[in-house]
Amino acid sequence: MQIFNLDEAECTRFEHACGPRLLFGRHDIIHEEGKQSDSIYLLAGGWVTSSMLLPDGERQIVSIHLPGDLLGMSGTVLALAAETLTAVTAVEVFRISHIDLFSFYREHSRLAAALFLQDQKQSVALIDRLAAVGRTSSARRLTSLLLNIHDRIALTQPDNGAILELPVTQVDLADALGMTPIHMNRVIKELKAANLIDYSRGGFRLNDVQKLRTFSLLPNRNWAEHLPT
Amino acid sequence: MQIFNLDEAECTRFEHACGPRLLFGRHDIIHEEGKQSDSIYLLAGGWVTSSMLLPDGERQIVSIHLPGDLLGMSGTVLALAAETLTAVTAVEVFRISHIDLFSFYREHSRLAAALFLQDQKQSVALIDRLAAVGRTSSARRLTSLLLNIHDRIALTQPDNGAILELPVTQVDLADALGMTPIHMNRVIKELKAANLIDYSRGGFRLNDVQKLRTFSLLPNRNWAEHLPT
DNA sequence: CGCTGTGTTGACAGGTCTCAATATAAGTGG
DNA sequence: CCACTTATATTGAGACCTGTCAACACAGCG
Repeated sequence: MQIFNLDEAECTRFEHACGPRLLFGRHDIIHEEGKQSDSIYLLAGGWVTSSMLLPDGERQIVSIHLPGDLLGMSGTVLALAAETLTAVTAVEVFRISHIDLFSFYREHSRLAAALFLQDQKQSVALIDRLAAVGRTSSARRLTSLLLNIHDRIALTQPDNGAILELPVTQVDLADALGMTPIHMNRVIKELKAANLIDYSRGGFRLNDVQKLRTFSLLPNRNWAEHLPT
Repeated sequence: MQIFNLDEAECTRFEHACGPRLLFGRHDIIHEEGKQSDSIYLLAGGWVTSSMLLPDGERQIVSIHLPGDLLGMSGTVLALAAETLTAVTAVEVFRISHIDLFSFYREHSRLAAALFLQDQKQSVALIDRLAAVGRTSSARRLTSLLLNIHDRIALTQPDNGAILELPVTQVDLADALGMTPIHMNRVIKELKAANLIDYSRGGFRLNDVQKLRTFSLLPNRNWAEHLPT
């Protein structure tokens, strides 16, 4: 398995340090907020959401994770986990205990740095979504999220074009973007009417990525080269 | 200077690695989004905002930083900085180049880990604010932010009680919480009328922290012990 | 085949925004 | 120290976006 931009020997070390692969099915809870956590996860396959539940029953989806993402990083500094990790599809993860994570810091500094940088990329996505939710209309919010996921997939599957398979419900999208599922449905209809996207259960089609990106008001993020030695 | 939970020798190493202290005045821009960045900053004194500007002129304040915070971390993975760092008061920072940051990974692993954990704490605050902005009313949003800042100050000044000196404008608060300054003003008035807070230019008074916390819908975050091992 | 989750649509209510005006405080230059 | 300018705060009226409530259609699944 290729992990970030590490060389083969480092990947081997990494896999050696990880616990066995864990498998989950759709709707399985990988970890629940409010409970103690002693490990993080590297998502190897499938889709996972991380979400927060509020006392009034509202749910905020914090991130929609794809393979390569690190899960549960906030647990490294919290007594009780802040996020619930839910498998959206069949899922495969590597579990990495906090102990191992910090042993990387002592013994495999490039590995530790690679994990830090991956986590930092996820923070950028969080910043962008905060800006989208805080300062843009519902239609722009959806556009931002679709583009973000599209861009992340494109990093590993550049030929994927404008088809965007998204195994999440409209309720999930609404919970990620701070609106009601009813309004989410109307926004999809509106963007469809403007011929900017197509939608069908489980996926979108982005009809004009450039136009969508301008509309979204958020920039395309270019990652810097990694691991300045 | 005490840095995180490092011992004295580590702090000395750290200060040795840093460039000289930099000073800024109110409204000075420490770093601007869209430009290249080759360093992060440790905020040693004063208040700093990190913000994103959207093409339509809207501004999202991503974080309001207090001493001890790391600034510009997203720049470690980006070709162009995503956030503008603005001094809200007179400010003192330590500049740490990305090169030095990664040399910590190779040579001072505990230092690298400490920086990672501090950054992770700031991510938790971001997650909480996303939940607040996405899923709670404007009055609850303001309450969450005030409590977050209150709690962070209380870590170093436990005797501070309910007085909250906040050298930011209502415009800033509105930009941090995804609303208009006009509505921000109304929310303050509303919470004041409910006798939950007092307000005067430059500061709040939290009249009943417990009641405010329940009202905010967000939990109080307890940090885990650091640096396992 | 019924059940449950998901998607879709309509009418209406409500929170927040926009526009406009004024008040107050802070900053600047004489 | 005062007069002027600018930034910040405050208030009102109306519009608009999004939420709420209700009903129904459709799909997947046991």
